[in-house]
Amino acid sequence: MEIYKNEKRQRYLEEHSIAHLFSFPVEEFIQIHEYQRDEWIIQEGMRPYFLFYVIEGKAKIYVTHQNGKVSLINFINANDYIGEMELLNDVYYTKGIQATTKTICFALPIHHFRTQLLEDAKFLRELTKFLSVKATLMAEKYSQSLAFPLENRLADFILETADEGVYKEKHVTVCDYLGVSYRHLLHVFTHFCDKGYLQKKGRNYQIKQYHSLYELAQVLKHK
Amino acid sequence: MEIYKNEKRQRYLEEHSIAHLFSFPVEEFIQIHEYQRDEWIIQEGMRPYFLFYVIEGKAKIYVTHQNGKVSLINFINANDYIGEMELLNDVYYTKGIQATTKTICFALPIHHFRTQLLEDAKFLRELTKFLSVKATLMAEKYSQSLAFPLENRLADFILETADEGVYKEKHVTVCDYLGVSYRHLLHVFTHFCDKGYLQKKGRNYQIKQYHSLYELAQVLKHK
DNA sequence: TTAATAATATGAGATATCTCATATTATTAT
DNA sequence: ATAATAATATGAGATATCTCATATTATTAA
Repeated sequence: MEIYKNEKRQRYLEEHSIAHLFSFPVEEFIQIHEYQRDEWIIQEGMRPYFLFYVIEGKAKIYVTHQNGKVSLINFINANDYIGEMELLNDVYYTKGIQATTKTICFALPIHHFRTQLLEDAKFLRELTKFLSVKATLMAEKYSQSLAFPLENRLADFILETADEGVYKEKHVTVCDYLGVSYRHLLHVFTHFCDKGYLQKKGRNYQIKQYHSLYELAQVLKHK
Repeated sequence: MEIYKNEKRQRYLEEHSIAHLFSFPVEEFIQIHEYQRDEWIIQEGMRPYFLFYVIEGKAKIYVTHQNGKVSLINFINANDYIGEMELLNDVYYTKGIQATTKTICFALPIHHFRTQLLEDAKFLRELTKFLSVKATLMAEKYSQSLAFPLENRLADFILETADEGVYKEKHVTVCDYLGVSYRHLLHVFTHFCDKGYLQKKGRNYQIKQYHSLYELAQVLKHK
């Protein structure tokens, strides 16, 4: 992890205005952290010292269960908060956050600002919206995971993440995300290829029948 | 649905102070609604006119999927908000909310207060905490549902809801909540009885081996 | 460059869970 | 009180998903 100083720090502060996030001056105390790919921004089970706001990059939220299974709970992108649960709740089991790509965040020391933040309507309004979206997405994913087999959820995921008609995600990540075994994920990929929905290109998959995948994914959506 | 007026309304306002929820006077505009058991407080797909705050009773959040499956997403209890998603988000698929018991709520007309509420730090702070807990619970349920079979999740649910050692929930509700078929739920109940963890008493189940259920449930929890 | 590690791949057999059919028993409405 | 509806109950067979074993191929570190 690298902390930006001086000109570099200044440049980021200027280029990514945070005026819409806080109604009191925080610039002086804000740090700018850069995490490398695969580096842990927060370690599972350890309370973070900072409230983060992601300005560049992608990360993943992980939790490890007692039986050793690992769930990839969600992806984090630019303009997401990290560590807000620990800011708000005194008791909270901290989940692990790992950078997927190089990730740059604003980092605000919690102990120094907690009281002020909890009285700042501007900050709270943004955070509330963020949390409401987060809670909604979680509820949606939850109910979908219970109501539909992998076939539908994978079709949706392929369409969401494909880049110019080509799906390139890593299987190991995706089976943690969709909560199925590696073996079963591969079964369904094979099935999609057999049906002609996808065609394997090395380690990637080319979408051949967009509409078939779309139909499978559509079943997840509301009326 | 009944709207309390005059003395009855006044009594509820006095007995359930809302001073900690808002920093501006709302009493004049607050309605008090009483819903009967099984009545819909919000209908799925229809935007509500009110932000509700539950003061008595219990309710359930439902969503219906395209394939006809119904998910019971969560339970709502006293001191929970209802309709906060619609207050915060312009586009939102409204889930259905049904009273499980007689339920009494404060009801604040959204259109009249939206702007003020979104600038009220006291209100936002409470709501933020509520949402953070909600998002956390959803994430937890989600990851658990993917990582563990019904056996573990049911053991946890039995211990959570049993009343003096007796489990009394309705199977039809529980299979929507735990996201499994009625048939499978019954299989696992039979299994628990065969193992001697539970004993059937009419339509209820008496817990016979608390520690066995506890062990199964414990697997869900973090280290 | 080589060894170690991570990711992909596939088979075989087990288990968790679902669908559908059909009864029986409560509960609710007429 | 009777009929209609909701909830409980159980069997049989199908399918979705898991575990484990074992290879092969990339990627990373020594």
